[in-house]
Amino acid sequence: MSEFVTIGRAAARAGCKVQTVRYYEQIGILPEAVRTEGNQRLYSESHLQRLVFVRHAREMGFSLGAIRDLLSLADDPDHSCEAADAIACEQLEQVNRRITHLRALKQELERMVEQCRGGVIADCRVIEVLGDHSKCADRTHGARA
Amino acid sequence: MSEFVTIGRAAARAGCKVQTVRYYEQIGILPEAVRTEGNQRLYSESHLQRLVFVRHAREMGFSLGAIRDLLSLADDPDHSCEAADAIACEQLEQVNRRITHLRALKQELERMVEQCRGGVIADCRVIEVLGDHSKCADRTHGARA
DNA sequence: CCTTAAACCTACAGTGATTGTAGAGATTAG
DNA sequence: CTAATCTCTACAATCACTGTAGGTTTAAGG
Repeated sequence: MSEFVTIGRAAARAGCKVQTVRYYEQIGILPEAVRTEGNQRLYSESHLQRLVFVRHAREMGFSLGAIRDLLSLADDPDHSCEAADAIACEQLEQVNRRITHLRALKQELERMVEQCRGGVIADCRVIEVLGDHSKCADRTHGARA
Repeated sequence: MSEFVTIGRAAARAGCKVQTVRYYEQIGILPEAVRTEGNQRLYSESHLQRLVFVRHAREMGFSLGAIRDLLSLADDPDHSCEAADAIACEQLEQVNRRITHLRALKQELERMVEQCRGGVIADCRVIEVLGDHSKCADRTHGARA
């Protein structure tokens, strides 16, 4: 009852493009797939699981490098959880940094857009603010992101 | 009092690498710079302003395409402000979308990390959650493996 | 004036993570 | 059997830089 599927179905199930799956194989993130007589790739359930893992991790923002590490950890079930935890923590911190950064941007953009209501370019806050750092909200303040 | 500066100083003032400045010239974001007898680029104050504008906009997350548009708008001071406003609004929306996305990630990562305290890979929530969509936040108010 | 170090020049390759293309062959439904 | 769809390889393109090699120019010190 080996339920092998073609690359198209595998990609569909993982929510990515066919090329992406081939790319993962190419860079060694996925092992080489079995082939049909006609040289087409076939994916087993465990292949699919690995692919889903990768896609899910990508959606969570993990880099392929981090995913590679996670996979090699996952392949050793007796290993301590510590390293996987560390990778996830690092990812979480990165996400927090990005959120902080984006919130600052959001404020600045809101200010820009708010002050630019009609008028001509010569008086445009958007252009003006972008051209002059000193017109930024409070850039010399938080200092960290 | 033509205060021309070399590319190194220009880059330093804009907070980017020398190569980046040359790259901007190459793709037409910045006009070609004047050269010394020895073929080295020199930047005037207006050049510098444009470069600072570009870098600031990049820091705000605008794509080079959007920046190109903003620049051509900025070059026409009598033009209506509308288009610049629209670009900034689109950017603001993008930032909002990203923040929303990142907040969801943050939650999921926090859950993963929280539940993975010590133990071995075989029981690791990080690995487990990444390998199984059904264990994601929105469905797992009571689920366990 | 000469030397040395730093900064600059061009041209091109590499990054990350895909995505797109061309031109062929395989598979499946009608 | 045929037509449509899918898959194959191999390679180029994307975005916004960044790095490298190998050479030239410039500023400073002796």
